[in-house]
Amino acid sequence: MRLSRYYLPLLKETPSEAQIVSHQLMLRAGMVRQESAGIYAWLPLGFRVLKKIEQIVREEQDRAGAVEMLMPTIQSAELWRESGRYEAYGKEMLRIKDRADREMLFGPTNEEMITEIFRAGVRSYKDLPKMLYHIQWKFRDEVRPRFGVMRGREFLMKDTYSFDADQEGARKSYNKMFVAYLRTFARMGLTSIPMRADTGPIGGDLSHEFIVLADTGESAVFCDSRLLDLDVPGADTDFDGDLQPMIDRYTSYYAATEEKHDNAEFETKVAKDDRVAARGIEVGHIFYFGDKYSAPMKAVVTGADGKDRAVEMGSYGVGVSRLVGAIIEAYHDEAGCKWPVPVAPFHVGLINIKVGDAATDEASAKAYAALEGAGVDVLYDDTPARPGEKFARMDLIGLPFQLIIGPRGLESGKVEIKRRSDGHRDELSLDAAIEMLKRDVASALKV
RNA sequence: CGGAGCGUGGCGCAGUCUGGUAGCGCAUCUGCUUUGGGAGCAGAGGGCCGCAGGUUCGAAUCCUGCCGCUCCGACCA
Repeated sequence: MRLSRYYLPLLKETPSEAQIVSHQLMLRAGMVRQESAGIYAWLPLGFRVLKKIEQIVREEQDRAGAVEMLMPTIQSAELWRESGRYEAYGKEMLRIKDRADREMLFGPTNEEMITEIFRAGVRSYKDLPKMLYHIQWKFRDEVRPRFGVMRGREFLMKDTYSFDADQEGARKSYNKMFVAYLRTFARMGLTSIPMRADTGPIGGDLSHEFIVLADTGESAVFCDSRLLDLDVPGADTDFDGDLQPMIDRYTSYYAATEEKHDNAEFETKVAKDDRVAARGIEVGHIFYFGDKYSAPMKAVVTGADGKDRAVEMGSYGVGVSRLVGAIIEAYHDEAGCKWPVPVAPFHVGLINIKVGDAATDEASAKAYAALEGAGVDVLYDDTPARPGEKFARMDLIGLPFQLIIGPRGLESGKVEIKRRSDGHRDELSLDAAIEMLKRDVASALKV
């Protein structure tokens, strides 16, 4: 993409309403624009990050055996009366009426709808297990939206629903999502910690929140520092095999959010030097909730004994839009964002220091074509701006690699690669630079 | 939902107390000079001062109502 054609409205000054660094940087880097309290338009740069995160989430869901679909944002109140949640959900649910005065709502979650869809198509225990998911916008009329996309009212969420014939099966589904989540967040460069958690209004009795540590997180959390060093399950994980040992390894260490925290247990189980009391961002949440919805909504299957039983369900959410903010919280410095390659809006920022100079124009065009041709996403700064401004804005938007081509370097046949993560610079020939970028990007994207 | 505050060119703000022709910085446009870390000089454009009433000779400023937004707390992917 040529910057001259792109829409990238950068802000030099920090908007006063933004309190945390991720929100500030998302506004300054032209990623989002607030349209209403807790409601954001995703500008081109932010949208690219959102899409990359979404795709990683999708790939890991598919790998774990979940099947993608898409449910609507608008739902009928009828469904929610069946489960008994229409009244219970309270003012967080945005209620609307259509022209025939029918009561509708903008979905805050989809347990009811998926249960209705499931029961229409499944009759026998032989059809189980099933895991279905979608990635769709939700609306929760939060009392206090804040921190930009971290607590928006409208947000993009991946929600998966599992259906099993019995508790043992449900446990297996739960474990699959547990592992999938560890992998999902790790691929984005995040160290997530599964913590036993409150089940909240969704209900049930087995639940983990996946937390990313950050000073600006909204949850107070307590855990064993050794959790931070555990290996994440590999891409070769057999999701149909026994995942329980993997889960046990993670859950053997103390980790709890404030609501479930037991200080006596914490101090007994965790050595003093390993105790972590910190703040965290909840990026995922998994629940097993049994027949909470399937029983009232009559989602039943006929068992081997010929009797009908309500299916065992679980639901599993990832805050896709929230992750954009969470990743910035984890990867930034004074100058701006520092995107990990897998979620970066572009991999390489190509800076032509002196547009109009025949040599730099030619070298830049060559690099641009070669990298794009190799599947590397390039944002080519082909604008006539001054070098200082180009450097500053490339740092701000935080692409992992900067390829800097200027007349000074070209005199000796050299271009420069700057790595945004640590500021490391290499001077090398154009051809070598292109090869290096292709290689580095490819290796960073390897799953 | 309780408490606090803010709405003034695209962005950040001053002006409001004490009413009298709307200002600053950044950004934008033009010209010249610059050109490897957010340039300099000269000039220019751009505002129903959130909306609606009221008081007044006169309202960004005072009064009333409404709308929007932010922050702190209790709640949540």
